[in-house]
Amino acid sequence: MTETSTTLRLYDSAARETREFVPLEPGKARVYLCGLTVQSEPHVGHVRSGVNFDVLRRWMIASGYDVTFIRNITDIDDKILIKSAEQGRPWYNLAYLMRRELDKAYDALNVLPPTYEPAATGHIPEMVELIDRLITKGHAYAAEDGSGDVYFSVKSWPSYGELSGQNVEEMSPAEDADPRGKRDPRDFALWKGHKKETEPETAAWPSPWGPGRPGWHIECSAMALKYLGGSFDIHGGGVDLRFPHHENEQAQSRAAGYGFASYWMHNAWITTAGEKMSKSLGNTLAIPQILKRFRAIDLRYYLVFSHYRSHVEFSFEALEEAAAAFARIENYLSRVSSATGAPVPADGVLAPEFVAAMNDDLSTSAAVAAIHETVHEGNRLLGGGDSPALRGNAASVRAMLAVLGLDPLDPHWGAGSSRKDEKLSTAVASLVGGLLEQRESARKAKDFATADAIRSRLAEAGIEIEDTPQGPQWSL
RNA sequence: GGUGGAGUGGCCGAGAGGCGAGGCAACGGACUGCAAAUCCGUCUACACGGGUUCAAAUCCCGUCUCCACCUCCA
Repeated sequence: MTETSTTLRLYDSAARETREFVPLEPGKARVYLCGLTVQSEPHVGHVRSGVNFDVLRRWMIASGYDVTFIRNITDIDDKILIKSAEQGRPWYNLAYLMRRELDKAYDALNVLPPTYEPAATGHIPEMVELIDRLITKGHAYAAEDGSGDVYFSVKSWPSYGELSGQNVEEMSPAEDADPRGKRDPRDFALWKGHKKETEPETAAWPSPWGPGRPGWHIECSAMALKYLGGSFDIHGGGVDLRFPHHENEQAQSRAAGYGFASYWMHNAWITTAGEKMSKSLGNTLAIPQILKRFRAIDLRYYLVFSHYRSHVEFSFEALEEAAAAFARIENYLSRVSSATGAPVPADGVLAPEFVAAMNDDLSTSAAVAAIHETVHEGNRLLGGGDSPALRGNAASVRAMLAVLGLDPLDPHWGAGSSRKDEKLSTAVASLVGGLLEQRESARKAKDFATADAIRSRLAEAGIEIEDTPQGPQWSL
């Protein structure tokens, strides 16, 4: 950190530098995040942006901002139509099912629900209106081939390319691009005319240019403008969206006369075996699959502890390490509550290093390091038994974890357990308790062979024993 | 071809001119009946070759390797 910042500084990928965050309206932050196209099960890569921006949101809330957070759903597009046709189901059914999977994944990872989550298909009139406005202003035109398409005219907007630093003249034109009714191959679709032969009737909406469906880019513009106003603070998404998606969004929104986003933030990729984790790679890293092997809180810790702009090479080994590191923090909190005989309070003070790290473009690695150092200090205090310093330290740890959405005592993480699970844990606790009593008697009688036999039997069942000054503790 | 990013110890992962981030693993010690957990300590790294500087992982030049985007991938 070059300076101890007391205000939030963020890397603005449009300006290509870290800038102090100055909201348009003091005390308020308006954020738009590009959500997903709901066409398949979400994988780790997809939820990374959800988690990264959830951390931004939580930090803004912790810093006193009133945050309006909009994250959209793209529920109509080429791939949804293709996949649903392959599966022999209506496109809206596939989109709905995958949307539910996505909701589950976000919820499992403790991603706060956005202020609102608009879906593209619910905002067709707004998109039509925006396109109409662009045509009136001379920045868009209906295709001349009668296809019913409407295109944005890139040449009509001189600053096209400024967001991504692209020079329009030097861009390589798409080789397989179908120029159809385009005046310039670089023009992009705002409205796609209905293709009667290949697309279902249900995937077409009426418009002044004939039935059709919206282009991808116009969706986000229309929804951002509707819920956040003509000018808002931050627009986020994955790096891949920088061009063309965000470039196009900005061009069409500004061409229509709006200020649009003041800051652009882009999270980096998660790759696996050097390959981009795209939707075409299959679903081995789909969230439901990973959650069969790892706890959601461990996965979230793994996602949070590297910086949002750093490329992450996903591996289960690294995830295991992350889980081990997080266990250290969790163990500390549970040891404190047995030492103090009370739950650790949630209202602790954030360490200054933590605050400085978060303000420095959400340096979560440094923030996590600050938590570990606080835990380390706490473990030392724990040697002296209960004390106000210990309680304060543990409360700090909890408060910092909460900012990252990683407070293990947050009831959210236990919300998935059913009544049956609860009965099961009560039964297990009772059985283990009985065995531990037997083992304690054996230990008192110096019959260590019996004591160790009980311990190894429990270990075989996946239960670990720790002998502490307060008596034996067990965990799964 | 254009644009942007990366290469850090056994591993993960920060930092961005001068005090060894942090974690995981390993090893030694303390504690423990033995463990576990915890504490104390050890392991002094920045792709390569030059250069600037009192001082370079950090700045400059060159080289190598890898990655992303360039019209509908988070």
